[in-house]
Amino acid sequence: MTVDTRQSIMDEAKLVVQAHGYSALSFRELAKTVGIKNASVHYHFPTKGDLGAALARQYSDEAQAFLNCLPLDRDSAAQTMKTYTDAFRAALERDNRMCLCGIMIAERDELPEMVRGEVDRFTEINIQWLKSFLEALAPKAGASEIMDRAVAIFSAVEGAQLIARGCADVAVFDRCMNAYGATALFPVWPSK
Amino acid sequence: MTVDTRQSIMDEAKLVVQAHGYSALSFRELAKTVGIKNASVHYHFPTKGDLGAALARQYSDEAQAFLNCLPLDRDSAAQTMKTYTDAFRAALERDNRMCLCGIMIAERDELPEMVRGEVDRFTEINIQWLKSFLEALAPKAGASEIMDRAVAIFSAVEGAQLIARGCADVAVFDRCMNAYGATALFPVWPSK
DNA sequence: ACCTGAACACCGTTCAAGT
DNA sequence: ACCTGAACACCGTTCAAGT
Repeated sequence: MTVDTRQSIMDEAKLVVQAHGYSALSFRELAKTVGIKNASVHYHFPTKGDLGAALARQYSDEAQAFLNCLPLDRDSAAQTMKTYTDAFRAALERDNRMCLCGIMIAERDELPEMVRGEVDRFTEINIQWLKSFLEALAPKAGASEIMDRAVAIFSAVEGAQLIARGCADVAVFDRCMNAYGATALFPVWPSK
Repeated sequence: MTVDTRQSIMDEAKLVVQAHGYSALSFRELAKTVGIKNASVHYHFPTKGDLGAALARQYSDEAQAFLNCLPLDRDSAAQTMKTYTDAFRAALERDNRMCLCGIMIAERDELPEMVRGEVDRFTEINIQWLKSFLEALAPKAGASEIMDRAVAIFSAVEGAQLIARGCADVAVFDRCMNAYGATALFPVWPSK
């Protein structure tokens, strides 16, 4: 029965942000759901920015840990690419939610600085991993080419998640991934 | 000196939404900027949803008109593809703003139904045009393949705009477009 | 036809006060 | 250490009232 109030707040807040965005996050509703008073939320997170930053930090850390576990060797490359996109797909399958940081990128100008910093870190983590992945596959490719490709892939996957969520249809996400694979935007992709 | 108050409201609101999103649009601030009282805005647009829907409707109509003017013949295809992506690029160059409907897609679940309908229409208009464009280029391609590709291209372009805006760097958008062209996600792309 | 002030129920935030 | 009620300045919306 020793529920951690702070963690309960974060768990609930994460769901709300993934479904409706940072701006839709309300301390008052959060308090109601968790079962405390509005002012009490501020004891754990002084401002909404502190809560948002804590969410994004935890999310980025988890992403980093997830990516660190993915193999970069040639033989598993196609499966690794699929595992990467499946992480974004999973959010859609869970009640049509978005990547926590993906949805906050859209709200970037509205975010307190501390939140923005963490959201940017998520983007950076993804781009860096994609660069490592691409480099492992094509060691002789130019740095600039690798960079363009990494940014393009990340943008395309985030965009697909955004549009698929708009249609409330995971199949749209799958269509995009297949098209990205078929047209070689993705360096590798599992053949059927 | 016959300024149209209704149009002034829409002009200002459009800028705010493109820069900060629908949720950041405030009737009170809008009123201040336009030079009328908060309650007066409601005379022209009964609810915030009416204003948002009017903005999205006008935007979708303009997009439709713009796309109708683009040639679909083979010879100008590469230039047409660039003209299409340049429309999205232009928003970024104008104070790092987003496509009006692109940013609202991210807020989709928060939008009043009437706004959501217009935003969806913008997506539909783009997908339809891309399908026509792809069909004109590859008349023998399958309908399902064309559809996947159209959705994938739209998602990739919107995603690139989102990420580039996050970086506040148009060059990121250009990098993505070049990568999309080089990897043949785009059916055609101007060679340098 | 167009605008307004006042009121309503919301919001994040602060703070002094409780246990 | 953790929570609370009350107040503050915000928000969209409504409405009766003004011209």
